[in-house]
Amino acid sequence: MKIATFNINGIKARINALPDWLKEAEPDVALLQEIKSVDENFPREIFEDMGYNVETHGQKSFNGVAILSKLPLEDVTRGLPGDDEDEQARWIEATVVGDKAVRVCGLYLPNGNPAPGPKYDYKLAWMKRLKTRAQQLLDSEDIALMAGDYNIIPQAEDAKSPQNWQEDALYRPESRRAWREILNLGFTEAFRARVHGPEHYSFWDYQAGAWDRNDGIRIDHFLLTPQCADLLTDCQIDHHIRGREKPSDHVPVWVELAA
DNA sequence: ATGACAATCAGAGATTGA
Repeated sequence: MKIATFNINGIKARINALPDWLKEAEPDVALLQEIKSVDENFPREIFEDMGYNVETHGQKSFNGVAILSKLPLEDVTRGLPGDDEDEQARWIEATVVGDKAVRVCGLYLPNGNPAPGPKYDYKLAWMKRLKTRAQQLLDSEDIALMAGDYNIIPQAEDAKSPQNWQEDALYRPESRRAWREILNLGFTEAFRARVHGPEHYSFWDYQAGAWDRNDGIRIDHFLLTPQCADLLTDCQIDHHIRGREKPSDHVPVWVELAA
């Protein structure tokens, strides 16, 4: 089972690039972030015609997450538990029924800039709620993963120019500590389980020729429960997608599971 | 020091992103 995550930065803007990538990469499941669309306006027929089941959790203008799956989806839930006041669409879960059942959680973690400030407080509070849900997934002993745009640069090697990110919400010590708190509950970070060393990025800013200079950061991640990590056979970043016509500023990242 | 660049909503330019 091939499962991908892709922050598409707007479904309307990616109406060609997303189907093109799906046809090439042929993921069984695609977790999408920043669809920037309400559920009613998501062009689900395009993906249904390609054989995907479509589940969305959208909102107007900003945020929004979705799951595309060629396999049946069960028990879909929307919204990260822990704050009934939170109206930002950043979390969706479903069980993918393949040879084995895999619980997949798609997430769009808050950016948090400027830091410090209320947006940064929201980011850290959201990560605390994420930790609670993460522990539940571990306790279930299910084959499960949480994947998406974490807006976290885990280590210096995950940025071309880490010195430029010292004060940024994506790299501040409190952000990385909160990330490690979740990781250290017992998750496997799929990409680093398979690939070591610098210059592996999943985001390049549109500005200042960042892609041409390979001035990127790695902020799109997969966290696997132990039962899921047992099944991991591959994890790669489709970095070439960033060089295409009208690209997102993020590229897809995917795992292959023996499930 | 600032802006660059892109997307959205709206129908110009503010807001958001990372």
